[in-house]
Amino acid sequence: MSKNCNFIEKLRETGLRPTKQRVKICEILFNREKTFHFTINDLEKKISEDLNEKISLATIYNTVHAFKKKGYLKEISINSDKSYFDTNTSSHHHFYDEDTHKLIDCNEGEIGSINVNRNITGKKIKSIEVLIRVASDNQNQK
Amino acid sequence: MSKNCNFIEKLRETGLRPTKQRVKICEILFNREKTFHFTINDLEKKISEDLNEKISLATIYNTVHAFKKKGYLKEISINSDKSYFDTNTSSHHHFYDEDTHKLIDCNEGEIGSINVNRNITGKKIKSIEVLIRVASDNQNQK
DNA sequence: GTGTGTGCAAAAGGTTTGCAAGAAA
DNA sequence: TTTCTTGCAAACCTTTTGCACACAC
Repeated sequence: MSKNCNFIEKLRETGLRPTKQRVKICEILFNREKTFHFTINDLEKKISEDLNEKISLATIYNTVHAFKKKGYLKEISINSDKSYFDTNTSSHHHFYDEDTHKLIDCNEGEIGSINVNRNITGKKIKSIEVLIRVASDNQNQK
Repeated sequence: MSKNCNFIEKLRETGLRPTKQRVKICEILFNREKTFHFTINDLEKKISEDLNEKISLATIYNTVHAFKKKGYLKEISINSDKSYFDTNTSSHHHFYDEDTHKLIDCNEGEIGSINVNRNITGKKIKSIEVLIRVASDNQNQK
């Protein structure tokens, strides 16, 4: 979903009713220059900072899952603590800063293409995800 | 930790008291030909199948974390549902079968080496993890 | 009016914690 | 005897669910 678009139209086009909550979440997620990496908790905080009224947690989960299903968001596997989402839905990889727990997008060319020399019989590759964990130089390995 | 070794000695060497529970878990995890990929739940089931007595869940968590800390196990990020562990602690990548929820090790050479053309200032690369999600050919994308 | 979406609270599922009892050193 | 480990139950945190009410069409 591109920025500065008419979210009401966009939502309707993909079969999602443009409710107040969904439009508001769209604005927070997609009205920005850079990619947004977030957990549900991050998003909840952002919503209550930006808005006077609050949006129920259940609705936030519903909306994020609906957006993921429609392809507006991508989920990223980092650990089993919580789910991370990414507003950049193009195929790309990530650095994960273990000190700050923040994600950094890899731009194209920063990671060479991945050669997979193996087939799993009867299975098709759905995605290839690369996660590069980084941490402060002068810190012991976790 | 290699298979068929004296677990009591090995544990002691790394500063872990060789309790009955830890030795038993070692036997289940490391006395095998192939790599073992498991969740805590898998391990718990395996323990209660193999043993007459049971080992408390808290102890299983304790032990798995202790083993991970000592480098006997590796944790693999797949999703936020639960943690997956791997008895193969060498640097390698994985296929994840979305139909069966099973992991498959990539052998050396099956995935070309990963070129990272970017530095994060003040940060050092701790690990590079590649996860290839696969699913049945004739199944809709999840 | 009909079908969806929202919000609350409760429940679920995986994981962690506190603490008393037990085992290893 | 001292220190570490175990086991249980309770607590925790993220996520999901059930249901009544409200909103979009």
